Amino acid sequence: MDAGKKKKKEKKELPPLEEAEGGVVMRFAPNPSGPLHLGHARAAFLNDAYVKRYGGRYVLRIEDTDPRRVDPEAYEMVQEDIKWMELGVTDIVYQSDRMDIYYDLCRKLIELGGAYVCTCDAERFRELKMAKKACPCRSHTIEENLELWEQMLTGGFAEGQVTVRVKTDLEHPDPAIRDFSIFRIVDAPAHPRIEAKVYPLMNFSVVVDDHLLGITHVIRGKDHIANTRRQRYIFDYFGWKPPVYRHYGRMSIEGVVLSTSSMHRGIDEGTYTGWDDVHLGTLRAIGRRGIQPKAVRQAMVDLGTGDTDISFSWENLYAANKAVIDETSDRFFFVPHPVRYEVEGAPEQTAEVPRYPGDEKRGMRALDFTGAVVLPAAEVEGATVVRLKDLFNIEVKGERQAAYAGDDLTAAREAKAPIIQWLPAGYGIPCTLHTPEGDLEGVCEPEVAEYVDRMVQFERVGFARIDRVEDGRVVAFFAHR
RNA sequence: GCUGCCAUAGUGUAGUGGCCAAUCAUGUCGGCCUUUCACGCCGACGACUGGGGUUCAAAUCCCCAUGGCAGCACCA
Repeated sequence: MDAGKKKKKEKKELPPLEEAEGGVVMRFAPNPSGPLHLGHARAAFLNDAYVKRYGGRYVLRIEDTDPRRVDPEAYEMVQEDIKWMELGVTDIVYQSDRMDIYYDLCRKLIELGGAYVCTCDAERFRELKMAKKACPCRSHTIEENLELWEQMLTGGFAEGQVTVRVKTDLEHPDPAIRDFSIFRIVDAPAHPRIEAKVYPLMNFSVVVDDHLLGITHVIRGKDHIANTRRQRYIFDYFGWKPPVYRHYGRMSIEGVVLSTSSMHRGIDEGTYTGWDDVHLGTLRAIGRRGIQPKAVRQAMVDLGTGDTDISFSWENLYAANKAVIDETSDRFFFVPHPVRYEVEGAPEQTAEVPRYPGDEKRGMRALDFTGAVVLPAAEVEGATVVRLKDLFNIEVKGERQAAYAGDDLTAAREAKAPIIQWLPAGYGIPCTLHTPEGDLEGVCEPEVAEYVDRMVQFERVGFARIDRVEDGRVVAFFAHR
């Protein structure tokens, strides 16, 4: 077999990770509030790339410690999306399974004098914090804190009445660091997986889990820089060694909806057809359009881990995707807005067209010409001579009439006649091509119906994923040109 | 307001004092190939935010300005 020419688009390497030579343990830690989107994919692929590079374990940690932000259906969706991305996940952990661990270690932190139970009003505390002043609760004795903590756990407080704070440095120049919260009470809604009222905040559960799971390196967005500083206090109190962190800059993504709440709302209101609506930036939405996980991975690795804020480039993603799918996508004719033309004077014949130019082994398509064809309206408008690809030249006489104008390809080229796709009249099956700009109605070759869930290239139109066949109509999603 | 981070072509990226009249990818344009406006090949276009300073030498170091971003939640 011909090995085929490997296009040597040398792939870019991520910068090396410090202290990683002996292997790493990294994690991807989504909140199960909805399906994963492009923003998640960056973190997921970046961490995955380093685990693959240095070897080690990759922990999927479901951070479901806020009942308000847990969508029961998201657990399943997240798993599906992880599978789609083909991540090398080795361990799965649900934080909601680890509540007792967090409770125990909170008690320990209190005993170490590293945390106190605060019953101040949130607003009041904020004022004190901004003024670098201690709140009254800060001077509780360890015994008093322990007792208050016990009361928290046994239902002695209602939501909003109490929180546990880490003792940091009230003089810290960054107000974001001063005595942050690590536990709170949530009375409602109920958590879908467990019964609990007292929940750790991420800065606590993350530290505990990163340590207990042996996480060595963390690649996350720069919105966590302040959290990293806060978490350092907890690591220090326990005498634990923090992982190595890297924070990448903000990534803006144009043209799609990413906010879970607006996606939810849009779906409820019928604005979007579902989580895979093409207007959304979810992985399932771009997957439905035929973007391959490998292309997303490549695009994310290309973006790197820089501190600079960047804008996500669909062009670059499409280019990466094209590189992945071009060789495996068979070519077909799709005629948008088909108009029937009678062609006078042309001999009946059969056009043999390769499914993939350059590789005859993939077979030919046979298109029988018997006198009438359908052509894309936009292409014949105003044209005088056009070349029907793989067939012959015609002269457009207007009003659905055309005349045979010879077989000579060279003549067509010299006349600068466009070479267009066509189908025998009555041969094609209906096809709807969904594009971001709207739907394109037309007809395509019947064989396309056998390509459900695969990619094809509609010649001169672009790559598309065949989504399904409904009542004899092919439904396809446009990926890119 | 306070704290911190960042600043290279349309987009992304390489570059940690001389080899940078700045890399690669993508994009756009042109050409070749081709019965696709695809793939492949060739070429062109296109950037160090501004101003000071240090130095024999700065995209690289320092300062200021400007711009962008993040955090200051009992979210993650």
